[in-house]
Amino acid sequence: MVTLKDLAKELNVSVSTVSKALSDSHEISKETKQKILTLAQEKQYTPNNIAINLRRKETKTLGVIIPNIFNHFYTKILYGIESEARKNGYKTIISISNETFIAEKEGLSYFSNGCVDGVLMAPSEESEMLNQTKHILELRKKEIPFVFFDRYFDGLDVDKVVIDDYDAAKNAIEYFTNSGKKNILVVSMLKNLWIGKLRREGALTAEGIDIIESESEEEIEFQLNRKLLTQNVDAILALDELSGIISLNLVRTLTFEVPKDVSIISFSQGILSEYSHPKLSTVNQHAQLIGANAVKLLLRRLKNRNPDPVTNVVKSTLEIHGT
Amino acid sequence: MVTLKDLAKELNVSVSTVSKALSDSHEISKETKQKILTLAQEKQYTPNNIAINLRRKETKTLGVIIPNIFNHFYTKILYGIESEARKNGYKTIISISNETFIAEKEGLSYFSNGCVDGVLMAPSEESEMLNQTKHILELRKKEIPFVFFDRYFDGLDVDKVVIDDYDAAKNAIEYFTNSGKKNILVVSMLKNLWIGKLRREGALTAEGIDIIESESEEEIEFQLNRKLLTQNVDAILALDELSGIISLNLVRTLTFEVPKDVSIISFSQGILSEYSHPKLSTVNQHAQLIGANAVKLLLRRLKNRNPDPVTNVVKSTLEIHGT
DNA sequence: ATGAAAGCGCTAACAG
DNA sequence: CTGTTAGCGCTTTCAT
Repeated sequence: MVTLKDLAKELNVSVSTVSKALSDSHEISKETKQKILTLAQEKQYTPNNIAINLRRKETKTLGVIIPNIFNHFYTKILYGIESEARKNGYKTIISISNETFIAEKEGLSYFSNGCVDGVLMAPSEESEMLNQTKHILELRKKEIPFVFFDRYFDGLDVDKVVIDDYDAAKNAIEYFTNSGKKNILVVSMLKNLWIGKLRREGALTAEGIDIIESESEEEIEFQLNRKLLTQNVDAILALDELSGIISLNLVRTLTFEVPKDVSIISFSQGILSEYSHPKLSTVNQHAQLIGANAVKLLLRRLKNRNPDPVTNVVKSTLEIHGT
Repeated sequence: MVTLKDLAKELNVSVSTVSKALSDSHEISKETKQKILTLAQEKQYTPNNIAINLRRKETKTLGVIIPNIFNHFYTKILYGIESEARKNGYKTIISISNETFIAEKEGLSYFSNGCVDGVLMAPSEESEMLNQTKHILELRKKEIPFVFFDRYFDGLDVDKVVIDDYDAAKNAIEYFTNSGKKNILVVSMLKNLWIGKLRREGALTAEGIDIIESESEEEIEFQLNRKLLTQNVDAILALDELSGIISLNLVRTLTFEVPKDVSIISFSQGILSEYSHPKLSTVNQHAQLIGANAVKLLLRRLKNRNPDPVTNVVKSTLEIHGT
């Protein structure tokens, strides 16, 4: 590795001269600059970021804690985060919690050791269920700025970017009733999550709506099968993508016609529904925007250490395709 | 931020004593250790990683360059990388190239500034097509260890983890012929990629195999439609997951029965094929293992700076489901 | 216009 | 057992 010192020695100048020359300081004469620049080029000098970080006490790096990298929704958010961060000269370092409290805590503790300027996170299912917030409060004690996206702890006064889950579900149901649907069934695998609760409440605002909730695919299929065979269901609102796909496949297997006999709308992360056959009608969640907005909120907090906490709501949109 | 200095001052000892005490050195007396540990706990001292990195000249961080984060295959690899890295006490920092040469180059240049100990990468489609290797050679010049996964530049003598693309395709074709299939069609959207070439060659080893290749979904659909209507096709081998899904959907739309009339096997990244209806038969690529192996190769190179370059082949397996 | 020196937070060789 | 000192690579103030 070539250092400032190396260049300085070779040219018989001081380290500070080299440093200044490379940052194009007006204090340095044109000739010296030229000489130094040329040698730097030749020797392929690149500044050591770690040393710079240590000096500046900032890393231009954002830490991201993501619960599940196999979920296309989070992947899209990650993409939004990475793009927005890069656009602002920040890098992104990720830690995957696998929906567990322990991995989340480890990731956070790693991030709090000075390697990132701030943290973006969606809490794991486990932390949410246990309502574990100690590790979050430690972050705050260390004065490391952070923002939540998608999920959050109710009661914690922090920056967050969320989806209009309640309204989105309500709107989907309204769409159904406006289309003359009478027997709407809600299907959900998000029983235990806060966002699942919000969506459910939004959906059940209307009267006489039936619901199936479970965390197991088999259970969902079993119950759905029974309902479809014994009751008149003419519309299904799936509160998550998997439920949507399962519903679609089952409905078609039972030889109902989609969307003529049964219409389906699903909350969606995109990839499964996009290539389903027929293409699922979805509540589209604009995940990328969520990521970008989260970064914006964090950078704002990085500039001005103590702005009032903000909740940014990213509106989802109803996209009617083939179901 | 609490530093060693702070603790030292408060206890009227030297910084080095504190440092040694915290690393449980035998040079320090029990009482002093106790005192220091207690205060450290109380003040919530955590070592500053950046300073440690600067001293040690290592970061315990691996850089990953991934071409496309929306591709489930790469996501799985990423998961494998992150898990294996974490298991060995390394963190993971990612940069997404979006299949462009320029983003890949930027990512690499960022990584070469001292923030990672080594780099794992799959080159972008663009770099591969342009056969751009300058940026890679610069990494090498800077003596930053790196390994390729999935894709690589032919001719570059480096560590890499790859799939047995050629054999996997050949095996799938053999499976078809052994099942009595006579009119096999190969469908591919990987026309320009090295791995696409390998798979194609593997598939076309057998006699009389027809092939459709294009990068556009529309073109694939158009040609496939024509073939299915005008020729007798009783088996389709899709060289990538998207081709597989498109084929499945089209075949069913044309009311052929799957797998009775037309059997389909697809190279797969998992998520689309898993929830397709019926479930696609796949050439499963064990992406997670690829990631883990890549990390192992890199760590080996980190320990012993100049081992001979190794090519690790991860075998794929044929998984017959409903198509 | 250039250089000397201090310091970011930490570790480690060496002295006492 | 504890402290002093030097140094990782860089920036920045203050002399010169």
